[in-house]
Amino acid sequence: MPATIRDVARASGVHISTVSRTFSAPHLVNPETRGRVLACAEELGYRPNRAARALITGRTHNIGLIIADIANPFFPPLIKAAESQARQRDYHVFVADTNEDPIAEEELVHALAKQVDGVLLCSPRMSNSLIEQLSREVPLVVINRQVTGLPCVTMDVGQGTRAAMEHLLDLGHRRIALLSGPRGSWTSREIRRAAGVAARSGGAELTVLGPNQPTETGGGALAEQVRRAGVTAVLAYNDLMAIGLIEGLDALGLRVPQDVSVVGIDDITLSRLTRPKLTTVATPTAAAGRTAVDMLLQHDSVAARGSRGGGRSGATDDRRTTAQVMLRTELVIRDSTAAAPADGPPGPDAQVVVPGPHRLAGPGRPTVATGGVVAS
Amino acid sequence: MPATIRDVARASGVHISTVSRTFSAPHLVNPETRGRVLACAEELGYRPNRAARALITGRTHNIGLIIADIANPFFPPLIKAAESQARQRDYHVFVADTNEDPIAEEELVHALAKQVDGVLLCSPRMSNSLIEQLSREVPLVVINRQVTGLPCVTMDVGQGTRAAMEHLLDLGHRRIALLSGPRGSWTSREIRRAAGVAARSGGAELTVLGPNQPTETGGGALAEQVRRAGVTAVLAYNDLMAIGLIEGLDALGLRVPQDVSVVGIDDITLSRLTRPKLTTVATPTAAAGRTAVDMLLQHDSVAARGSRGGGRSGATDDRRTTAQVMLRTELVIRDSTAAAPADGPPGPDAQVVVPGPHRLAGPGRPTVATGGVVAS
DNA sequence: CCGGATGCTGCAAACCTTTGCAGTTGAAGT
DNA sequence: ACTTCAACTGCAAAGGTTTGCAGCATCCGG
Repeated sequence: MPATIRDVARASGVHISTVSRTFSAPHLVNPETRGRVLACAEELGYRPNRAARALITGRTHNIGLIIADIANPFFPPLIKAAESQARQRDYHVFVADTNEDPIAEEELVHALAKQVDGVLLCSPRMSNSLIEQLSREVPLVVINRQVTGLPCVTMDVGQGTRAAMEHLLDLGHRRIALLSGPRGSWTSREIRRAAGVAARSGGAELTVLGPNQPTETGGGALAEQVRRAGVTAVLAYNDLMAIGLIEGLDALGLRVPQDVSVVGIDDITLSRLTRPKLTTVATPTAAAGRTAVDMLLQHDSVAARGSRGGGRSGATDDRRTTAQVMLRTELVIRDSTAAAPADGPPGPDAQVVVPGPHRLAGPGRPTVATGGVVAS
Repeated sequence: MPATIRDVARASGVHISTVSRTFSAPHLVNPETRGRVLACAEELGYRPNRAARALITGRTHNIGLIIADIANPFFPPLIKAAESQARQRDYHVFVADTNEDPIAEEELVHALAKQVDGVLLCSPRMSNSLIEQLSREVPLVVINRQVTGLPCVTMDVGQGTRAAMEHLLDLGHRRIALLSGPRGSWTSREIRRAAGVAARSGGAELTVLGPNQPTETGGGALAEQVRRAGVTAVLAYNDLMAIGLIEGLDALGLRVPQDVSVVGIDDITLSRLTRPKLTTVATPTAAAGRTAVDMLLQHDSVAARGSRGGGRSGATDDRRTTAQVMLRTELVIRDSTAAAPADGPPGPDAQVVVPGPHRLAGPGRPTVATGGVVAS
């Protein structure tokens, strides 16, 4: 039923190749002819079949974006940024969700491989070696992970973590817990390493709890452990866990930030809406999405796969630049952190105090401490 | 570089058609041969090219999902449900975000049309007539809107709104504001209609504010207007606006629910995390996603487009069942609603009172009032 | 020993488009 | 008038797959 290039050719009395060129290389066809073809195409509602085009050009003009969990508010800004960046270059983004499942991740790459020109692998949970292997099947850009030999864009969570720890240390905290993230997360490992170093050099004791589901539920489930650990401050793998933890602590009668300070990572919009507002490390997710698309498309436009004629000639180990970009992070101080309680960490049977005003840092612009570098 | 069906054929010493059948109709090929082919395919890392297959079968095994705004937490559960339902039937979902832009919506449908077997149009902002027109280009299932002649799945927000209004009326509210949603939203119209009826029959005065951006920002911006309207209760188009409004009211010194009661719609997970926890109308978003996929695939498997041989024969106005499904909604009562203040609505210069404990309804399971019907 | 059924495989067309090459036309240059 | 050139257009192959049809053995019943 849908009109094909042949229908348009018939209707406008030209050969199909002329119709094709009318769309893909307009300057090669007589303006008059072009007008007629265009009119007929419009009339018939013709739209070029991208799949058929892809078959011969080797370029689908689609990008795959594989995400661990769309429901995690960390990702949508990244998705939107990637999408709009791609659309500007006449590419479409196909988003797929893996539910934090490494197996689904691999399957998805395979399934997407032939329908897209490249895949953005966001917060992968699978192994580096598998990623490298998959990258031979389809161009890959990895987000939130460093894989040697592959283009990557990461956030400098190391620096962010350092800033957060220093903030906590400045407030007098010496017993700090770290809520780590899901198994397989590169970010989680980075955070842990940086937190460990900062704690040691600050003379603080760091208790690592995890790995955990990176959700509110995952954070909330740790409240009891946090209390038992007797810490005065907590750094969470992400905001969702931090918020869940605050809920959980609240249920246990522990107030944030009076009894326990909590710092998240990501600065999702939600973190501005909870009470207390969350102190957190802001990660430039939108920028990451844009950058990843740029990296993919740049290296992609150079070497179109499956080009015709040339026939299996080289190009298998082209020395692409494989840039590795690391984006700055920022500590955003809000209301979930405060000076360590003078009387030390509250015991399991601590009294619940009358809630005071939440805000410590005033209602103005959030205080910002900056860090991070741009590497290559 | 990627292995094709021809490579496998060569390697296993059979014709390409046999390789093809090994994958698409295994029972037609000798088990021994099949084994050999499979082995070679595995060896070469062959994966059938879905695009090429689509060219001839007319089925891509992809479905498109067009969403107004991925960053709105209302949608991710729907997306995930649709995705997992689709994956169970060996389909992939391509998600696209329109940024609430009707133009982008139309373009996206066109762009997706040839690469998917059908499109799920979620919360469309464009006109019904345009939707009908597009549905001739690619099978469509509409979510959150009723379009005659097209398969639709909607939430019974009318009933939900009724329940919310009754809840408010029961609490003694007689001056109520309605924060409407974005222009072009079917849901917003439904809510407005139902709220109008309920207000009239309950002897309450309803002030409609809008249309608005369906975001926290959109809600927050209305705080001043809400105060000036002198209402004691507000029903918002969605939770995000409700939460934004609560923030805004807070900044104005108005307490929720003591001074003003606020009800949202959607029951996004966020609504359980804010303080006060939001009273809201729960909409079955995941069920909607699943149902929509089912409806698309069912009607899709019956009439495969572009089948070979038959040649332009009929099937243009097949009497498909075009089911219209409406899903139940539920009022979930939490902490953002309370009895109307005895002394009437506070004026613009009301005193700020000392904050009391937020929870009124106790920390147990949320009270649930149910409503809604399943139509067809 | 023959007719036919059965089970498997090969052949080739078709899906829709792009693109190198060659052909046509007309104008410009010499 | 003849070549050269440019501008345009047609031809046909190619890309990877599916599938109706036909061919070939083999096996069974008679």
